[in-house]
Amino acid sequence: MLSIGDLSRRTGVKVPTIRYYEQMGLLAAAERSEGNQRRYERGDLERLAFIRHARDLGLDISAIRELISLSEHPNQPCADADRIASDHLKAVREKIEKLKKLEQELARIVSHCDGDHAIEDCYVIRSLSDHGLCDGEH
Amino acid sequence: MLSIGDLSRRTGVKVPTIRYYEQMGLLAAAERSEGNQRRYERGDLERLAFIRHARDLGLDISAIRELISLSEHPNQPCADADRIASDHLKAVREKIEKLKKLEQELARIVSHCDGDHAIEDCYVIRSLSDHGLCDGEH
DNA sequence: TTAAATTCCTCTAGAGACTAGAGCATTTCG
DNA sequence: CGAAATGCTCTAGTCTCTAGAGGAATTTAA
Repeated sequence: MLSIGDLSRRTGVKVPTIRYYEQMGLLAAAERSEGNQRRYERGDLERLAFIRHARDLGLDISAIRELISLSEHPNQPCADADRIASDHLKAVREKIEKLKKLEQELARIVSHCDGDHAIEDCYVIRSLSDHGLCDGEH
Repeated sequence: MLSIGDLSRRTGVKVPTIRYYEQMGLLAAAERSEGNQRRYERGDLERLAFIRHARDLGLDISAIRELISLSEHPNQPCADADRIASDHLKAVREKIEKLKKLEQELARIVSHCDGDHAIEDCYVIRSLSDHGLCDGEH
């Protein structure tokens, strides 16, 4: 049986975060010691690793909750799990596209500024003041 | 003189957001009508456009506050403004890199799943359960 | 065995950038 | 003038944690 601190050390998930996941219903409420402290076993460790992994991939809590619930029905088809992952992939790709546009605009603005002008001539400031100096439609 | 609703319509910034920017010190506290309602003039409109533009580029409130304060000293050199924009550009690029790694991992996971297996064989679920199936170090 | 050190508990609040709603006041328009 | 629209302040909610207070349990060292 592991204490919450043990679990934290083994997974790299901070103690308050573990309690938070329990509160959010991702981890089942742990057994308690006589003194009311949480006690975990191997299964909890695996599930926490699952959660951590999914979070690292950027999935949000509700998506993870859904995946966990799916994984508890091993005989169902996995179309739903596929959809969750695919949707997320799509969202990630969209975010990348947005950030690339941003990057271009920022790079353009910065490239006009050598840090050597007075503020009143600064391209950074002027670009922000005057949308007309922009390329795209952000 | 514009009401807060007028200002909102002209800039596309929602009314509560305008009040929020005032509270955050980005917009100076507006003049008030006899009945205590905010009244704006052209200068406020320009500043709000500046703020909106900077937010669209992803700059956070404190960076914008700094840029505004810089823009009020037109004779200072613009190195600081340049640094703010450059730092942000760097952060955007880093975020893009992270998301690209994520995208690859997700794409790999999804590509192994045709949505047609049982959950217990689902590559999406298995990947999350077993970090060993991963490519990179996320 | 007992004292000290560490870990644990719950609860509340804060981060960032808004958004929504309650309950009431002002302004505008017909 | 009266109704509708807009405005005001204040509080609380979003999301995923993180930090801290104040106190209890557990572990380690003397």
